[in-house]
Amino acid sequence: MSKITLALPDGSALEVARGTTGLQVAQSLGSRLAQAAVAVQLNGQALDLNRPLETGGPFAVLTFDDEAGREVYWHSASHVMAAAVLRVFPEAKPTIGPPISDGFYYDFDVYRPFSDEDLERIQAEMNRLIRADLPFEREEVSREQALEIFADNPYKRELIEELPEDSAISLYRMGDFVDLCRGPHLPSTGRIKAFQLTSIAASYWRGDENRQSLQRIYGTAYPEAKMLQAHLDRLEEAKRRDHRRLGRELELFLFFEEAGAGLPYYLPNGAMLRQIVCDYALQQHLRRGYQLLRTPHLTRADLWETSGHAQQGYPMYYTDVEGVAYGIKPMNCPGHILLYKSKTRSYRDLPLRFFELGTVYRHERSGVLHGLLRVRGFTQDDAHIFCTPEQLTDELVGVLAFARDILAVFGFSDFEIDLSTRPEKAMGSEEIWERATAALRHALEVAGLEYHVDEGQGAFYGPKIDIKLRDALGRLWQGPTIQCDFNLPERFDVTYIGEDGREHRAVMIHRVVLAGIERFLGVLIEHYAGAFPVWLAPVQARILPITDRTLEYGREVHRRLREEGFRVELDESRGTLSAKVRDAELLRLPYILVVGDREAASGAVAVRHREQGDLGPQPLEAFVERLRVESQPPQAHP
RNA sequence: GCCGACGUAGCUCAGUUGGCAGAGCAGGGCACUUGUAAUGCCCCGGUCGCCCGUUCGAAUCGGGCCGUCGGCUCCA
Repeated sequence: MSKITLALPDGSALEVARGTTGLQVAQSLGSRLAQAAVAVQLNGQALDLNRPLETGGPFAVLTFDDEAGREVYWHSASHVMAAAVLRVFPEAKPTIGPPISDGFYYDFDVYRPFSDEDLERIQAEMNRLIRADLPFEREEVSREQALEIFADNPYKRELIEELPEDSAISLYRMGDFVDLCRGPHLPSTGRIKAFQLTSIAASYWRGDENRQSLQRIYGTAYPEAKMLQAHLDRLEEAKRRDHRRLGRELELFLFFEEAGAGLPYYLPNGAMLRQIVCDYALQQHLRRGYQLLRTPHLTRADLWETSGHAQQGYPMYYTDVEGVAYGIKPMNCPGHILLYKSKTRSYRDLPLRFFELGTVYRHERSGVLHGLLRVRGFTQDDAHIFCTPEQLTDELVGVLAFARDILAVFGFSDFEIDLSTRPEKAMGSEEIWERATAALRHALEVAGLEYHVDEGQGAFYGPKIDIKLRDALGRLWQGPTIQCDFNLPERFDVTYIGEDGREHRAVMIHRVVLAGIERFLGVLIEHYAGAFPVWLAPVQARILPITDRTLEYGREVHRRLREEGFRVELDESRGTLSAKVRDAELLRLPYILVVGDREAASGAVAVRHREQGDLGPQPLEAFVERLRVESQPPQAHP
């Protein structure tokens, strides 16, 4: 019998007989590992546990702790769900059902939308399938056989027809359910210990809105009930800190049906928070050599012809002014370009960094609006850097460092970075794109940042770097975007006079750090769950006089703190101290200052800290000092 | 924009075999003058999202629109 050699993750080598199954190898490595195993990986390819190993190579046992292992687990769960759906809706046509970041879904073509009651019936069927502990069985068939098996499912047939001519087509059978599937799968349905169908939604076949509308069911599954519970708790926590809910509870912002969708109105607390963020952003930009600009919201529509936005069908708003077409700006770039071009620029002037807290409006489709995270009117901390081609890389490196520093100040230090390359609908030559992409790549490498290449996802005018922020709950949010642009400088004829006395084409970088201020606030609210650090808190302290006797002293404290520039409130309401403390706690204020007869007599305040609770009385001036220190933003490394 | 669900007081939500619209919290008044997460009593508050239709009669049934939510798609 011939042998094969497996290279294990710990660096050791294991020799086994050819045809040994992955499960047997796992058992030889340890019974606990074998129990936890969901599949194995050989030469980078995931295989069923009962699949005989035919070749040697790098080998690993996959468990639920591995991303690839979770995918196998969730993919199997999606098959179980599809099987259950077919039992409840025999005429439903399954399409695709992949694992996703925290579970799985399956899309069906079905004659009517699923309801919540359907979900319960499907879950009950799933439980039956799991209790029956049905094995997943792999078989390989010819294209003709596959087309025959899925004769009544045009979706599967479409997928089969797209598979390469010579490839073996694999099917997985589980009870009387057969699905076209590359695999691998769990050995049997009984391995799914805890699952939950989480929601019903609509989708389109292949994500194309012109094709068949499908019904999607989302679910998740875990090998232990307590892991499922932890996941459901996370969802609950996410709901609890949803910025739309906190926006109302903390009186930050509102939307009005009568005023229009996607247009936020800020209440005093929200407007203050927004201002603090904007002031900080401006100050940081000035420190890094940016110059402040201001451009109008409305411009002649011609400008958007020159920029190419109009031809691209960019979703902007147009209006008519005395017979002349105007557009509300969806971007700040053309305005910055006009100001750049307002005089002849020398190479000595470059790089020129123009910054604006620029408010833009875009006609986002009604279905995509989402609280502050997706709105129709928003303000960007937008800047355009005009530089020479030689300066490009240094500027990009500087922007990356800037972004990282600023985000750290707001409590974000975990990122995922995408480099997006040329999309199909692109302007400019391949060569120009190549150059820009190479510069971004180089900047990322110089900055020592890990990134992932997102082919074809660039803007129509240039490639870009997208930085996604991971928040306190581990969720990712769109953050800074850095775009290289060789196209607008051409279209607007943006030049500088070089050392040689001749005119040269300038290079342009578009970049936002906080990106949309609205979106950033939404993310910030969820990240901090509304409990903002002192430097950001719209109200830093609330003063609670215990009785009318100390109201006047409370006013004195209020006046004193306000004079120092602190954001403080005085609670003049009547009622018990407990009730006032509760009101203030619900607003997640960093400090509550209780003033009663004892404090009034000694010029003190009794300090209650949001996290640490009652800190006892201290002299007012001591508290002023404390607040002065804590009101400073954390230091960014300049 | 598309698919589905939803829209009742400022907020959270009850309320239909079609027959005068409810609660808690919030708000106002009064009493209480209180030491760290809800003092008590009383009161105010609703074109039941908007428009059209069906009906003797519509919060309830039908249609259209607006908005919100979950997705698709898109995106800062």
